[in-house]
Amino acid sequence: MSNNKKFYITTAIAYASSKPHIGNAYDIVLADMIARYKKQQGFDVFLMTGSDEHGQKIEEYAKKAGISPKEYVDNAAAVIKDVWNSLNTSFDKFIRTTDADHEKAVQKIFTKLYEQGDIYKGHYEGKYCVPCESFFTPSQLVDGKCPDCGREVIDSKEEAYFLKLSKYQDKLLEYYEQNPDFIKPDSRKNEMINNFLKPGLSDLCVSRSSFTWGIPVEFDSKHVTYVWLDALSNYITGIGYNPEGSTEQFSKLWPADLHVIGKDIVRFHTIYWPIILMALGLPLPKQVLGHPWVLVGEDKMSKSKGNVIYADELAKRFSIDAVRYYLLSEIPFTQDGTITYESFITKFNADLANTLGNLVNRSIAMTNKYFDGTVSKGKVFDSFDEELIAAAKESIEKYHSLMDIYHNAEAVDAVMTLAKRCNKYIDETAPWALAKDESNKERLNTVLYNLLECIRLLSIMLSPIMPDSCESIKAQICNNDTTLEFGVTDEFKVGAATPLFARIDMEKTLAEIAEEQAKKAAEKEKAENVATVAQIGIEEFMKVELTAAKIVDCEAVPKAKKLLKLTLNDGNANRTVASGIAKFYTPEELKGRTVILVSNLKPATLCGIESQGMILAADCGEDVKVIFIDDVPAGSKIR
RNA sequence: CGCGGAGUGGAGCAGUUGGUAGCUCGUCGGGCUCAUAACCCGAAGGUCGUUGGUUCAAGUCCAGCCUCCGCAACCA
Repeated sequence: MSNNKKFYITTAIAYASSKPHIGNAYDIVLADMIARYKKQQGFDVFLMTGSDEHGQKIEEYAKKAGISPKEYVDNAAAVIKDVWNSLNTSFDKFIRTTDADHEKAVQKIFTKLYEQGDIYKGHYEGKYCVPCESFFTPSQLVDGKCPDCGREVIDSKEEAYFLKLSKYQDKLLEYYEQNPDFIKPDSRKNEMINNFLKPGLSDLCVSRSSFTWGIPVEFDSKHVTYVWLDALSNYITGIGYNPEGSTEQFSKLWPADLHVIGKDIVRFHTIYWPIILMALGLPLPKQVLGHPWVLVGEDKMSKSKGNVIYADELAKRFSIDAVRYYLLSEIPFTQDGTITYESFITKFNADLANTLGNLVNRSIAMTNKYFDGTVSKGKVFDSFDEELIAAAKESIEKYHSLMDIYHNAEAVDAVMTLAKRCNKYIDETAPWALAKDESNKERLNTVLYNLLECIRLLSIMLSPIMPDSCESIKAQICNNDTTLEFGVTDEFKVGAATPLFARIDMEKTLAEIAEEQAKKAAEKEKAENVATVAQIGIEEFMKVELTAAKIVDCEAVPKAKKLLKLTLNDGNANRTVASGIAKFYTPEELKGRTVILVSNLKPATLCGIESQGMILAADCGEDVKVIFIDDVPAGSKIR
């Protein structure tokens, strides 16, 4: 094959539990952009992504859905792949942790580490509450009793396998020092060192026996491999690693040049993963890039908040490249970025439609209008040209230096600066004025040539970000030369000018989206009412004892953001109830008021307070409203 | 005193080793007509969270404080 230098890049594998939202998709889009850029640089690139398909959660989801875990993940993996494809990502391999060769390799890895003493059999030791089926650490216990139900706990042990992390701690720190670029951005590296390495690592539990949907431990069938050993290994098993003999592909590609991951899993990739590799005697990845999150407005995306934006749906509405462009130009390098429909449309109109699209369109239109589509390398220069060419040079230089360190948003900015400079150049040279006098023909030719040459450069630089649109630009200017240097083209023979990005009508589109969302929400509610919420009989309901209770005292719980400690009089006695309404009410507002108390709820401990019941409140979107019944005497039963 | 991140013109962000505060969107005024009601120019708008300190000089370093956001704990 080629003699080019290889570049092996991976994304985090997506958990196969639900459809990935745009934040999850950022990972693959970013990695795809880097892959395309590296390809352009002449690297032999291999991009791997995939899905993480084991674990208790998936076992539970499958059970709920009434299908086997395998069926469940088959569906989920297909959905993930579809979303990735809908974003035009060019991955070379999609690994699934349920792939037979992955499972086999993980088993061998586990066995190897066990045999050489890096994994040992130990046990989870702790206090166990039998009815709750849960382990607790001594610090979690309340008065020596189960924090959940208040019952007695017993000493118990559960067998488990552990990976010796402490053994490799110093070696890992050394690696950090010798490879200062191992973790990017730097702030995350400091976090790792200060929070985890310096205090000392405790050994990592790498097996579970409480569920079965996982890769069985070869020599001990009661246990399955726990998530990190299984999931992280994908980076090597996916290219053919096996302790008993790896493929040629593996020796060619490993170590990975870059792991692209979200900031939330930096710890696993920069501590656990390197240690696993050291234990296996393999070289460590060259770099880990922990990118920030994409937030919707101010919030983290979550289904329960109902603010999820899906990348594929966005792409369907606005085009793939619009989504890619937004993600790659708007999300900062170190801080979380935000997405809203408003900001999306604004960015699209300003950058893509107005600045870039219109530039291409007007330049080609003029070339057709004044020269029947053909212009040749310029001869008549003036200072405007020099400035333009200097701007092009600067743009290319900045582009490279920024893309090389994955500061893509700033790189895009450097490119768009050139596009703006071109628009200014049109204004400076006023081709329409030149066209009025035949004697300016040579000059006009030069102006248009300069513009088209810059557009050619723009299309090359932007192609890792917007592959399709850049192909379209290249097709319109009928030029495929990828030399990133001004002036290499001798002649342009352009085609017809067709708009690249149609402007979006903000108001109209937002209204459409709002309407669709309302419709969806209504449907969802309907479905939930009918299907999801199980009906209960009157006898079930009558088990719940509701009592009017007066709030005699109320105070905030220190250390807890959401909790208020209420002292309630239920007609007979006072009791303490903790309620998660601190964000919505101040203690003063509540004192003296009467509320509905669930009086026969079994006590629970929250932040060290024993809560003897709960009070009723309504969820009103983001807001919570406690139900007040001030004219009912305390102690009255409610039914 | 659990750990960490952030506070820069109306909004979103840049500000590398300290040396006259920038960019995009928005607003206002002007220009142009090749083009997707696009493009170009100009203007208004910031005591860079707050208080002290180091320095000839601090958004940039140090300390305290305030506010927001993650994680941990927690919505009975």
